[in-house]
Amino acid sequence: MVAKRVVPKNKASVVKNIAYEPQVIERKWQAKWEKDKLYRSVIDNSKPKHYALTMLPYTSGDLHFGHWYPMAPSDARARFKRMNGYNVLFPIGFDAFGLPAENAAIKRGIHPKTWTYKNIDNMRRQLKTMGNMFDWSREAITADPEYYRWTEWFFIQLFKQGLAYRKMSAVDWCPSCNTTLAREQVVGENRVCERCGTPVIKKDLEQWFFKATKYADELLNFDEIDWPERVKTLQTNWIGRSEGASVIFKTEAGEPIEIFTTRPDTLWGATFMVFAPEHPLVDKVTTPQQKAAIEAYKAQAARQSDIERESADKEKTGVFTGGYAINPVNNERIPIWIADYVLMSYGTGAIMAVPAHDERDFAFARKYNLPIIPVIQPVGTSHDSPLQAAYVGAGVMVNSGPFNGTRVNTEKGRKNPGISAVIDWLAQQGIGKEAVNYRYRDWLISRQRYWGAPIPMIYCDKHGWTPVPEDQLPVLLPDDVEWKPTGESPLKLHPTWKNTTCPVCGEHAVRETDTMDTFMCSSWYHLRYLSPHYDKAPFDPKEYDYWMPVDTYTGGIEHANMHLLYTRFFHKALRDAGIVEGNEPMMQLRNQGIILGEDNEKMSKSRGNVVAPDELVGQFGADALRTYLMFAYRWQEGGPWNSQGIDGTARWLRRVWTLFTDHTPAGAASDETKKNLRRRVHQTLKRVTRDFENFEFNTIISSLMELLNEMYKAREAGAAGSPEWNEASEIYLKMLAPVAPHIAEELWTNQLGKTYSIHQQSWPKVDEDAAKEDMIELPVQVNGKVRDRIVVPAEASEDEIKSAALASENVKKFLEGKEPKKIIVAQKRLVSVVV
RNA sequence: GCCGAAGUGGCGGAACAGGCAGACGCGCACGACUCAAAAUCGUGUUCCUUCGGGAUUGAGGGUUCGAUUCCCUCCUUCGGCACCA
Repeated sequence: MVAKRVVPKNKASVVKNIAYEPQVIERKWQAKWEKDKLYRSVIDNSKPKHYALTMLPYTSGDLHFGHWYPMAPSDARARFKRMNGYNVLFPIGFDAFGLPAENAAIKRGIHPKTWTYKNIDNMRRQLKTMGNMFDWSREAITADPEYYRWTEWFFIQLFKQGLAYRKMSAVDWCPSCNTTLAREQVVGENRVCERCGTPVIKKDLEQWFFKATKYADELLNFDEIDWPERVKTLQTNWIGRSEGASVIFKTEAGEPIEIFTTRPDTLWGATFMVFAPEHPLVDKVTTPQQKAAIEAYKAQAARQSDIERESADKEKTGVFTGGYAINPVNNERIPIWIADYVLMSYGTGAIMAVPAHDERDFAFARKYNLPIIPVIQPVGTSHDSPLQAAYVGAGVMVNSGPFNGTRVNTEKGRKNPGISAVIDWLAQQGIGKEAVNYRYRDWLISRQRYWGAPIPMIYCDKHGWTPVPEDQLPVLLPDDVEWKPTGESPLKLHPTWKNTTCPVCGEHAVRETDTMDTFMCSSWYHLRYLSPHYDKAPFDPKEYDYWMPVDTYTGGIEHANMHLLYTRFFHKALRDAGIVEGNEPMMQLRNQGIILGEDNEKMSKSRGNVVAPDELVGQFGADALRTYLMFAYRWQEGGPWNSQGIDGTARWLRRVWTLFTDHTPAGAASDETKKNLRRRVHQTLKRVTRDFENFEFNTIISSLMELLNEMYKAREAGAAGSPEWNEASEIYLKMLAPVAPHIAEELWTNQLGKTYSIHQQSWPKVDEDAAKEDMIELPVQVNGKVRDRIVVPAEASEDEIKSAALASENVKKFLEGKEPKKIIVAQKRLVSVVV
């Protein structure tokens, strides 16, 4: 039908057939917006602010779907917020330090700085093709000295707060990246490097740590932030808080040993102790007779990889030390063993073993013939037959001195009456106290690499570690460095760089040659965006006061236990140092899913299933790609790419173009047609507004597609040229503007002839009256099956609806003459007749 | 093993107070236009059917006049943690 309208072969039809050439209009508007500084965000106290942040890209050199998918919809929402009266800040920058730059240097002899900044130039160009409302004047690059000067400064502030310290310990080491890693950066059951996938090994090294565990409890509190449950769960599990008691056991060798247990109620059943093989007390408690066996076991445990050691189904092994401890609750003499199922890295590295009520201890006791004494008896049982398995359920305490008869349930910590009572008693007796243990570890920050922010510390033989004086920051990375994958920091091999003087005594001293984990750089980038060139502090307080905190943060969930946890810790540490305010940096978080290849596998060059956004932009335009990414998936889920799917949104945008460029003469539509059009427009506006708030981009696009179809029909019915038509056109383009900013601007400014720019217009207001239906169609069910539909006025009473329903021929037929028992009119949405 | 998320046509998905299952789009089929193709436009498209209707939201059960939606049991997929004392 529409085609017919275009058919008349007069001159008008030639004029109206302007081709939609996205590449032309997109470039044109991007240039104009930039020239007009349309997206420059300036403090304006007359408006509410909205800080929309999307995770900054790493400078890999090429912009892929992993960037487009989170960024384009985030941009649409930022634009929506802006049209809704907010002064919006939507900044961008580059996470520019890191290993790939150094690898490029090793492999191809390109300086990491050259490689990185060349990549940034390309990515900046690619980012601009997206048409986002980024405020480029606030661009921050973490590898710029004016940026990392403050990364170093923050390190010093944390050091001054007692939150940065050095410790010798067995740390995770990636043999491919040749550096240590934080615990979070070792992933999966094979314990591989998060960056390169190589299995990590343990090394005993002295490294810098941040005391993140100080904030463990606070990090478990999400009351102030609107973050997805998934992320909160991941972080909660990662921190791994467990409640119980710490108890001190004396050893016959003299040194007391503290253990942590979540089951103090089973203390009377502790029949032996187990130390981790690496435990420092092992040598003290070992008797001369057992020494050889113990040494052999220790050596074997040290040889084994963590994966071998930590696999749960492995049969438990251990060796008796010959030494004994005294169970403080009943003064029983219990043997001390070592076994590799006890880990030095959790708790105190030693446990009390209660074989009757712990599966691991049970297996161990069985194997080595150690006594098993039940101290929790299931209620209603009394038999004394030997346990066939550890009993971990509820019951009554037995063989437990003063606590015999005390009830124990399956709750943890203080919620369990048995545990609670024993904790109080231990404290009273002075042999133990309530304790909380975490799986969470302090953040290992040292990296044995060149391309990172130097750790601004100086070591002097006399004065130990001292921070570089703040007026000497930044400690600049030297350019003339040799990159060799030696496992030593390249800065260490530099002939002169590390030599300096001690800030305390002025004598010769050396710089720290390790650099910082790049997650340190990204822990505060949202603050640097506020004033990227400010040189008196990491950020301009005026900008901070206006823009912070981040209102909406978007990015991938893969960083739940890394960046998203680090940045929360960092904020709290800065708060305690008096640098920032509030308890949380980012108030609302939303995670997008992942776009997979067409084969439903992760996109990767080796699989050959990579789709390049650049090519799609060349073929369909940025608007079509943006809208397809919003339309095709639940944004928070993602899914496989479908190369034909983008035709759908490209077609839709062409139809939009056709409708707005085809100057149909005014017709004589009926009042009803016009009223219906207006109703659909306002109903759509209502839905689109709601969906923008909720990050439901797919239904925004489908609503706009539906409305376009309605507009085509209304035009056929002669609505063009009417006030209702003009209102529909305006509202349509305004709703389109956030999702497809270029075509909306072109049609608004050059076709409708409205005031430039559409992106500075206000979001339209819903006219609730116009959105209301006059007549409503209700399905009528008889015994739960839809048998007919009736049309009644929207304001019809329940009784009127009931009689209309019963009057229906089809309903009568299915009633088969029987009297209805009940007629339910449900919220004016459905009539249910029950026989 | 523990914790979390999710299962709806050939495909992506919609249904936002428990109330018409399958909106919107992809694909497909047929038709119009064309010498032809592309583009565009139109019609149809969950399955079965004796054309009355029946079945159907991973499976089974429950609550309800009514369940994709709430409850219970189970299955599958994905993600995280995992000898954590």
